[in-house]
Amino acid sequence: MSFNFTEENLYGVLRNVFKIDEFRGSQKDIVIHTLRGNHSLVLMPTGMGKSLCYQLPALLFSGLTVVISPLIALMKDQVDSLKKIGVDAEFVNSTLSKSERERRYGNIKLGRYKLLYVSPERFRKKDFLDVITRREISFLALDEAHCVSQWGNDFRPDYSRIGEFRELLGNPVTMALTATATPFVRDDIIAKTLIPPQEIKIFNEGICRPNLFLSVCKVLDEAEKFDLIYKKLVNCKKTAIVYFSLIKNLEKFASYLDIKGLKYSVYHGKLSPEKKKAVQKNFMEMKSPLMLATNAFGMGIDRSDIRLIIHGEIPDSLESYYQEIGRAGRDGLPSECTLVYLPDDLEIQMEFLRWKNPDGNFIKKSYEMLKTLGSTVNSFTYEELQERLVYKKSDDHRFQTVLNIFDMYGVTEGTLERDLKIVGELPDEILQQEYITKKQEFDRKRLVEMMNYAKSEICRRKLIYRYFAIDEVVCNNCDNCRG
DNA sequence: CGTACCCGATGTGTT
Repeated sequence: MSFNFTEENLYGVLRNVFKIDEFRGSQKDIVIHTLRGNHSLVLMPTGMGKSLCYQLPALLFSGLTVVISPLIALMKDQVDSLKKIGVDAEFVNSTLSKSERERRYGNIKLGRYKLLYVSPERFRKKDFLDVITRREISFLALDEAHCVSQWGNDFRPDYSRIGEFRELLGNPVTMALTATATPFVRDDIIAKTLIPPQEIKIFNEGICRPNLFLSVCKVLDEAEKFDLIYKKLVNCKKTAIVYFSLIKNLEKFASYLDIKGLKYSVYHGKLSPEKKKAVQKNFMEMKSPLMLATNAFGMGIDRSDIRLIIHGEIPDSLESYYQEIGRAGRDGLPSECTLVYLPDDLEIQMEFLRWKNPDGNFIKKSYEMLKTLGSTVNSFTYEELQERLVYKKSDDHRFQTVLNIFDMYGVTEGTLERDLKIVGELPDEILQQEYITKKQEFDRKRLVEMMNYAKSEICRRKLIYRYFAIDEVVCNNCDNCRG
């Protein structure tokens, strides 16, 4: 669906609503492309005005714009800032009471809202589908689109169903937006929208970050690791994040800092929503904060003066790594990103890899168990069922992966401990060793790329740029280039 | 392992 608009319309909205005089970069091209009824994938670094690319067209389209967003906190931030400039935007998510939720559904039915923010999981709700399918949907924005590829495979299966949801909305004009996407992730995002690739234009604003100094420090044991990180933190004295893969190790390092008498904050997914909110707010406002975090800490952090990002453990891929260090130095000033590499840590990642990829026998065993239990399955907890399958109850999360696979392939419906039931046969595809090894190989390759980065004696930036298919190779800002 | 959504139960840490 196309829309008649003029330059005056564009600049009118830009100035009157957003209070901005001029477009930046390719914002204007993207907006016009969209208003002419075309699909796009927008790759743009955070802080370059990505949101405007979909928010402006949303105001000019006649119907409703649905924005799919991964986090409740992000929905709230966006809606708050839109409301502040007088835009009729709203979200629906699990933070609402039943009555408030129904009130908003009522408003949708009445034709209110220009933008509506929801998570992909919202499309599972019949009440939501009832009201949303009756509205004219002009436009679909897929924010943080890398989540489709990153989380859609087993962690948040509904992210794999974006294409279906788009069809339910009547195949509206669509824009996917993200800051980090390798060529593979781009293809994956496009594939999952179910839009023919030739109909999607990619706007690549580049993700070069020449101001980040990249380095790797190899250590031989944990004591050396902690001492080294501590030394760097003391020298830095500015805003810094230290990432860990395991909450357990994060806490260990926290105790070490207690002894040293260095103050810090902690952020990971096991904290209560209230706590998370408080910690994040504190980080945004404090003058010189130090954050110890897992990968839960990242999206929605818009501090531009983060000067140091240290990885205390090796991430699972170069992709995760680049995404996490991308939070440093958004103001363009020199900032440092150090990977502290302990060869033993690689074993931890290898173990995770095994859990992420259960073999055919395990999948079959899980299916048989669910079938045998029948309707009584929901009287058991996840842990109890897991225990039946793995004998060694702790530290084996293959069953969770299997449940997600079942859900994705329509083998089961509903949720465990509530209304889980088998509704289909076990497709051969997921049992075939070929499929399983292919996925495992894929994950292993990612880890190897990360390892190569850690061990490399050639330019670090070159390796990353090659991975993301970025052309520029000028560096002179990594440990290997500086010698 | 670590990443989050959902919702209605019950009880708890916050505004």
